Amino acid sequence: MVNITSQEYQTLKQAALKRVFARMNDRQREAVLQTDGPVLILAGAGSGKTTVLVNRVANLVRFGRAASTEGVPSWLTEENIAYLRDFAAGSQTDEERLAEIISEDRPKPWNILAITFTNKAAGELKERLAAMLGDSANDVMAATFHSACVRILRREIEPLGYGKSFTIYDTDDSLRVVKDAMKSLNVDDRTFPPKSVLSVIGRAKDELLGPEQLAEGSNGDYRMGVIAKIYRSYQNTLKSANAVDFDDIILLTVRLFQQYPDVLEHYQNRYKYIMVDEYQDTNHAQYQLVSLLAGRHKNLCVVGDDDQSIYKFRGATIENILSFENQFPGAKVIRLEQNYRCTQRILDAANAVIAHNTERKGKTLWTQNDSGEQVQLYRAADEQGEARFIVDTVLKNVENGAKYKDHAVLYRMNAQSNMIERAFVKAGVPYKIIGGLRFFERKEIRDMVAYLSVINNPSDSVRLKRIINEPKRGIGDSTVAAAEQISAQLGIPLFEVIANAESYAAMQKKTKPLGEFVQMILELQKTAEDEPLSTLLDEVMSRTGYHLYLLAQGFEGQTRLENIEELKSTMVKFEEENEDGDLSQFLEEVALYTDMDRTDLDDDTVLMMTMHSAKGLEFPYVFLAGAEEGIFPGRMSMNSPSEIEEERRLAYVGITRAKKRLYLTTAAQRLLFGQTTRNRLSRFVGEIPKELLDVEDATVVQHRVSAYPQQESRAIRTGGLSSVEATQPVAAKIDLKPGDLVAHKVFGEGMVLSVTPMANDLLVEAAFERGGTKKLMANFAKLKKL
DNA sequence: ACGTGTAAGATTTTT
DNA sequence: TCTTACACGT
Repeated sequence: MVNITSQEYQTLKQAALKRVFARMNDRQREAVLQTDGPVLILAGAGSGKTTVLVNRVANLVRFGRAASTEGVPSWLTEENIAYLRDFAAGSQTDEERLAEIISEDRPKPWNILAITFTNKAAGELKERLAAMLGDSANDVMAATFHSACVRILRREIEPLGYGKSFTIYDTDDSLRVVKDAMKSLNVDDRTFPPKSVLSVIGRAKDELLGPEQLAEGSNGDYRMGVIAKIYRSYQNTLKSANAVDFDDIILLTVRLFQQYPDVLEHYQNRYKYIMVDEYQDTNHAQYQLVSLLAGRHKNLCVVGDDDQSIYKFRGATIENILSFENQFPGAKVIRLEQNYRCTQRILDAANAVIAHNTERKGKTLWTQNDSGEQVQLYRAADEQGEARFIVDTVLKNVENGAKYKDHAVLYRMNAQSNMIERAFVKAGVPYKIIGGLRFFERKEIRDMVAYLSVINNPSDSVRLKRIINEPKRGIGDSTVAAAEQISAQLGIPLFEVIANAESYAAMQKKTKPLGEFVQMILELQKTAEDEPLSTLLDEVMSRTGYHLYLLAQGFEGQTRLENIEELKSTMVKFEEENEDGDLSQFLEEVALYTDMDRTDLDDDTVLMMTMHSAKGLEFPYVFLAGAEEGIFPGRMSMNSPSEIEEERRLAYVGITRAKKRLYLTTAAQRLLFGQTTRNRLSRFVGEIPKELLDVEDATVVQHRVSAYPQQESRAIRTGGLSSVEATQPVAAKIDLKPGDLVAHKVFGEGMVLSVTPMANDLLVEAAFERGGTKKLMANFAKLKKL
């Protein structure tokens, strides 16, 4: 027995650990050292939550429960205590040695599971862990929900009636299955748009509901009944194709755990410590999964920010984070409210906006950073002016020493990117667009992946149907339909039917093209066995005629060929990283691949993306384009308070991406979807205190702008159509066009900016001497042409 | 079986 | 405006 009191030892231990994690603030360190039991870390934007996560894992691996245990361990020696004193005082720094002394109940790296949503976040976590822990970091299970579950299912799925080598269908595959199901059930795809059907099915799966439960839960609602039928058929198709969709990956894992307690127990024992990132974005199924896994040891640490929950439309429920303390009694809640990212003003703006939400845990970020400059609000005449402002500002900043990559242009919808992109092209500014038509969703890429899937597994009928006549080779819809019928009747895979076309009367006429196709696939299978993946891809391109098919498409085909070259580089990279990697492994990896994983954020280019895609990123200069009612918040969300709150959270995410400078841009009129619209300034801008804003209105004659800034911002707010009366006296037509000068009794002289015919009158937008820009009905307001 | 025209429709999307 | 889906004609 050594000569030290328990309390003294405790104090020393804590002091030593404080030294090890000296770089963190108190709250962060508390989160890192809280090893036992359920923990909810409410981590505001830019509060260093990844750092916390990484250090938390490091602490577990190196010190185990040292921070939580009480009492003096029996093995402790006087020498140990002396070292501990020295370490706590700062005269010793060997953390390895410290760990040998104070560590208790150290979990093995593979006892720790860290779940993220994106591959990118998982990769980042692994990288930072490796930097901190060295090789043992490789054994920490850092994975996305989906890849973690796939790994479990590959081993355990058989009791659920699937084969271990199941395929993963993406949204496009799933949509095809839904369409097929609807066709065979004779459901009209106008009253039931396949996309929304698929989304209802997905939502049901998020709630762990099967087709029957979906039907029951809908209380005889006709539409739900129909969708439930489609769901059942959809699920049957998937199962007989031995395929799962993204939602199944989670759902089936939960089912597995619920139905096979021994399997669950195995994984509960394996993952003694579980951490979940972006917890505000989890859905019900993911919550179930996590609580099942953590059910035994209860060491569950979730990190999230209810204010950044922006994926409700994908089934994420903010409830998970709001009621964590009820679901996991005794949970420790730690708030990380110090922001290390933004300037004071930007943070003030963000706080002011999000304060308008009611459904939140409530927290206020603060920072020690400089106050920084004002948030700039720029109002352009139209979307082109908006784009020009963005480009000019980027160029100006670059002239002053900033990099292109310090800039990000964020918008609500991808459709907004077009104009801005053009302006960048025109100015020769390097830029990159993330999202939109994503790489793996491009037709040519999906076609190639489909070919590879069929080569890998000819029973993959969904992919087979995709490419059987692509490029055209004389196997039309009717032939495929006939083959499908035979396949369904005999219960054999579609590929088997066409491979034996000569044995079926209905196939007789098409034996030649079918035979050639089958022969080609068989030969490509040989190539797949003997040659590297990139060679296989080349062979597929030439043998299938796809190469020629693209060459014939001119310029468009050229870019597609380039995309396929990029797919080839992905393959080469895969083969470099996985020495014994084969085709099926490549396909598996590709199934869970996304665009973000491929984009190199290090290139010096301006980045353009939606605000959703920007979550988790940060940039010195950020533009939020289209800060207008109807765009942001989007038109679709304007009727529902809860959806407005979600939009507001998105605004919060957008604003907090900016480190140094934030620009909000709007356009007095904008061409979107082929229609010119005029939108009022976004309410979110109105929620930012005026003193934080620097307003510039380019729709008003220049010298007025600086003279009456308050008036200009009032003018912005009075814009919009709401005040225009519906019926108007029919009066003499006046003919106006943009550029004309007009006179108004109250506002004085003004210049016409735009004219829109409306209800026997003209809606005129004009910039006046007094009162700034107004929208008026020409006759009703008795405008005179000068 | 395939190409052409027209009409409708169009948030956000980590996997 | 731009894309995608289907109806029609060859």
